[in-house]
Amino acid sequence: MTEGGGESAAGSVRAPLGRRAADKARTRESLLTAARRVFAERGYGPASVEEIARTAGVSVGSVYVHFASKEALFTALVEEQTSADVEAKAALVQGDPEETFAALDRMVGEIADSREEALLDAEVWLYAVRHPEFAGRLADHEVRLARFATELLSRNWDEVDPAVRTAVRDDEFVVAAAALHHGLIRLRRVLGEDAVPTDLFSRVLRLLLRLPPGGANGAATAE
Amino acid sequence: MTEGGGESAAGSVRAPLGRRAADKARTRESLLTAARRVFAERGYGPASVEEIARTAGVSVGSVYVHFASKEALFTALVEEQTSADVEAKAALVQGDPEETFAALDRMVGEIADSREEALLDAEVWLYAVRHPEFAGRLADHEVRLARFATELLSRNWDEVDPAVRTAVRDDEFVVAAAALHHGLIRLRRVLGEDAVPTDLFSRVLRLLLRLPPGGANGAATAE
DNA sequence: TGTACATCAGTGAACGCGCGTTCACTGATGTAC
DNA sequence: TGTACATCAGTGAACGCGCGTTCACTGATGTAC
Repeated sequence: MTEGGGESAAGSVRAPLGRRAADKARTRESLLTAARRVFAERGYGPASVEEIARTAGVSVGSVYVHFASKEALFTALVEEQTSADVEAKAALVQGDPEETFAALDRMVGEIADSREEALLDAEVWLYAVRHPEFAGRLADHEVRLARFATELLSRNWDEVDPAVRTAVRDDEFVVAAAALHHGLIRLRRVLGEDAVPTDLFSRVLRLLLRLPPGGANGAATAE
Repeated sequence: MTEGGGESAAGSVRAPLGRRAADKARTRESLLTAARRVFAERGYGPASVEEIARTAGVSVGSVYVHFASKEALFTALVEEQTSADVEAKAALVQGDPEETFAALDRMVGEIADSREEALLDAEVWLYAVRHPEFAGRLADHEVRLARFATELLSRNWDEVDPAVRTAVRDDEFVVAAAALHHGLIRLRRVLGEDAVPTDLFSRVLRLLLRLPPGGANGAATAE
């Protein structure tokens, strides 16, 4: 954290300041990365602290230097994951509409095709439903995403076909789109890539908004 | 199972035949019911055989009279659940289109609002993704449902607006609808009932198919 | 119907095992002079 | 720069505990005569 640095530099020594602090931060990152892998693969309950420590290349005791408990490690992981998620999605979606559709399709594909992300996603949802005191945080995240998407959509909402606007509100549209997103990821894992092509997401969205099918750069189908 | 019955009835004794077999079957059912509750609430890993037995009102040892292991109990449960599920959905959807839309909305609401069903759903998905040898069974189930829905849809697929038919095939439409279904259930648990009304499902479907908004009997919104 | 024996669903204490967490200890890094 | 001491990230054996599974036993139900 405290990266400041007034100190007489010592020639060959690489670390400019706080070698100990830098090492500690690196260990913490290793633990979070390992935790993501192990929690995803085994699930929260069956994941063992020993396996997480081994995957990170440290001893069990070290885990407790950084996190108060297995549960604290899990919630810290989710915290990092969700805040990174909002930023990533916001960045993806900033371009023109055609770019945005393509980016959304890529997102569906990447999450569904990454065991780790897809599993952790479901694991976090389950944990939230089972731990009401934690559910609020996931809801906040989901709400923040939805609000962001709604704002984006509402810029052009007036131009959308009136038949659509009378059937659903803009915020409802966003919820439906998010549901479709989650559902496609889930089904793609079960039914396979062929039955659930990633560009189905944008094709259905366009259909819903009564926009013409994707242009040259948008539809990035396989082959 | 074997309910046949050539036997000299014995006055006050209620059971007509196979008292022992009937008791055994009842215990098995109790165990499956308890297992559904406990697996849903705790998750497969953390669920304890002892808690399942206690919930069913029997001893731990009894579980092993009926099932070879905790895992066998779980897969038996899923097997029963999925076959019952196909039948239930098939029955719900047999009526005229208006009835069908209303029934689908009710299904979204019921599953999402039942902790047990929503949790078990996610738990089964996770188990399937983590156990490839089991994934096939869930895929079969999902495929059977999709094929059934596709068949139902294709009866009237020719009457659907051409703009829709050129954008997605009928089986792709079914996948999108199933994804929306799963996604809405998931989001309803996180965002709450108000943000995710159950009739959003049929409203979006109608919008997608370019059908007019629901009739008098269809849209069963709260209040 | 009555009696003697066989079957088997259900019991619960006992088992070996892996878990999350603790804690006395180590040694590299940081600080004071 | 050099020395003595303080700090603290990291170690790993040890702990108490709850788990899935087993098994000798019980007693109600089923069967043979």
